[in-house]
Amino acid sequence: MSYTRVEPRRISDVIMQQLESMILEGSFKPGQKLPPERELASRFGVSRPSLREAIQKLAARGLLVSKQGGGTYVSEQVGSSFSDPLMQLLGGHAEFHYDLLEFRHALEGLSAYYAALRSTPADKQLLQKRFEELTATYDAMDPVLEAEADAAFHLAIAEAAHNVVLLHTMRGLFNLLEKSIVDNLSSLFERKDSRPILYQQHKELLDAILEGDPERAQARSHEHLVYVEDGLLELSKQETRVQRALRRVQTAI
Amino acid sequence: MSYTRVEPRRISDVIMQQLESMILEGSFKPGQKLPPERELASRFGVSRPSLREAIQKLAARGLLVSKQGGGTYVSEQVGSSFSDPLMQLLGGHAEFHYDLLEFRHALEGLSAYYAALRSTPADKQLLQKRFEELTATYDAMDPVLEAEADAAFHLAIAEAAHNVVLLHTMRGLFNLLEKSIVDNLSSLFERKDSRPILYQQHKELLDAILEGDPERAQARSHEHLVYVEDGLLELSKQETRVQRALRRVQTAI
DNA sequence: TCTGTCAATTGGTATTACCAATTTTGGCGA
DNA sequence: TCGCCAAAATTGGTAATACCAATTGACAGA
Repeated sequence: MSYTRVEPRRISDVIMQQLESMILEGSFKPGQKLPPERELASRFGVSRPSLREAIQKLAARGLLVSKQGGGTYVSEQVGSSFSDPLMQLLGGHAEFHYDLLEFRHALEGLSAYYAALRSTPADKQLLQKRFEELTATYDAMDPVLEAEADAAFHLAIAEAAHNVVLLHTMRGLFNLLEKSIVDNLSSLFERKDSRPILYQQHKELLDAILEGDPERAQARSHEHLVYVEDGLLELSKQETRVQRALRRVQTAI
Repeated sequence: MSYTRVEPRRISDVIMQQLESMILEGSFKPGQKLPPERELASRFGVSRPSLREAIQKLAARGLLVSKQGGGTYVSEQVGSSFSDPLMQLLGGHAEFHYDLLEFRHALEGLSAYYAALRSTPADKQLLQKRFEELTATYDAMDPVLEAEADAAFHLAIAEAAHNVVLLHTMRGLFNLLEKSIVDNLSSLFERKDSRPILYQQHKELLDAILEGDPERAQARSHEHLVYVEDGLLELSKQETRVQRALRRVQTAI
């Protein structure tokens, strides 16, 4: 019979963990402003110094950013599987871009599958809302607005998948892909038939999720991404990959 | 001539950096007790709350450890560094462990699929090598060694998939899951039939990749992960997800 | 010499006040 | 009507003070 030492729980650590959970599960999103310290302290039922200690801890770990007089924000880097220097360095290469799109394609299918399997009534409500916001941008002819609404719709799907790792990875992807999505939409605007097709594809994807059909949702996601990716690719991919693989083996052995 | 914005220096950050320097240069050694907060605050000429903020920041980063009534010590493991806030965050929250495993499961299937589709002769050579290294650890009865060889085999699959984003994400996952894989292998050792099954599963996965059969590779990957994950899960997952989703909508709308 | 109690020390929490930086609002002038 | 500026409000940063909670050390008694 062995005894376990019981570690006393500090208020600041308890609050830190709760804030972490809220960030992870999406209650506070990257870039979002937190309520003011005085209000947060009141909500948690603790003193402001204790609340400050929790915030300082999270700031020291790069999760939060505080600006005097301006508020406290969730760091933009939280979805940062893709924020380290190596990835940023590779970001300028076209072949990396293809890998990114391919990876996104796989994750979107996964998101759609799980969203169809798991979405709650609240998720479905939010998906409807984001779909309406997206289609409302079609009249504006503004690629930036439409890209934002597009990302919001797809991230709502990722949220409805109920896997926080997947969600945050998707967020990181969208951050990285932000500029190319805008560019992509600009060129799609030049194709006169694009918006009815995009509308139809988004609608079918949404319907498959709302009707709880995972395989159909994944298939619709696949079709949509194939359409969006069409025309973006310019590399002879196979030979580039062989060259890279050979390079790697030489290094490792 | 361009001007650079001057960032105001917080007292707590200045002190944090000075304490860091003292630790790094050896004035305070790992395990050593720091002077009491009140005395440190007096020596630095600041208030105790500011001094506490600096200490809490260093504690959050693992450099210091505080014990109520007992003092503040330099951590014994000062060398620990972290690069990825998201992964660090996930590591402290057992409630998301299942999400992590599920995500890994999906990425392993994806890796196996693409590896079967794309592996070069050099890739296949490396996969054979890693497989042999893995099976060579079966006699050693050492979970740490086996976990490393297991990770190396699976990462060789991710490399053979030829998608750098996928590979990088898998690396991050393996770093995070390192301890739980070791624990998992420890408990698998207690099952007398486990190694022949693991050997068989790894062999079938390898064969599917070498023979260029993507669907079979993905299916073998799935079976392997189901076996490995079996017994690791203790949460009632569905209700936890619903609660979190409801909280999100309330915050956002 | 060992054990128990008490005092001192030290980290943790709270309240209050005030300073510093940023944001918002309202008024005035062009 | 719009833009600019000043003042007010808001919000993070710092400090002082008080007190609580946990640990440590010292001393006395058995």
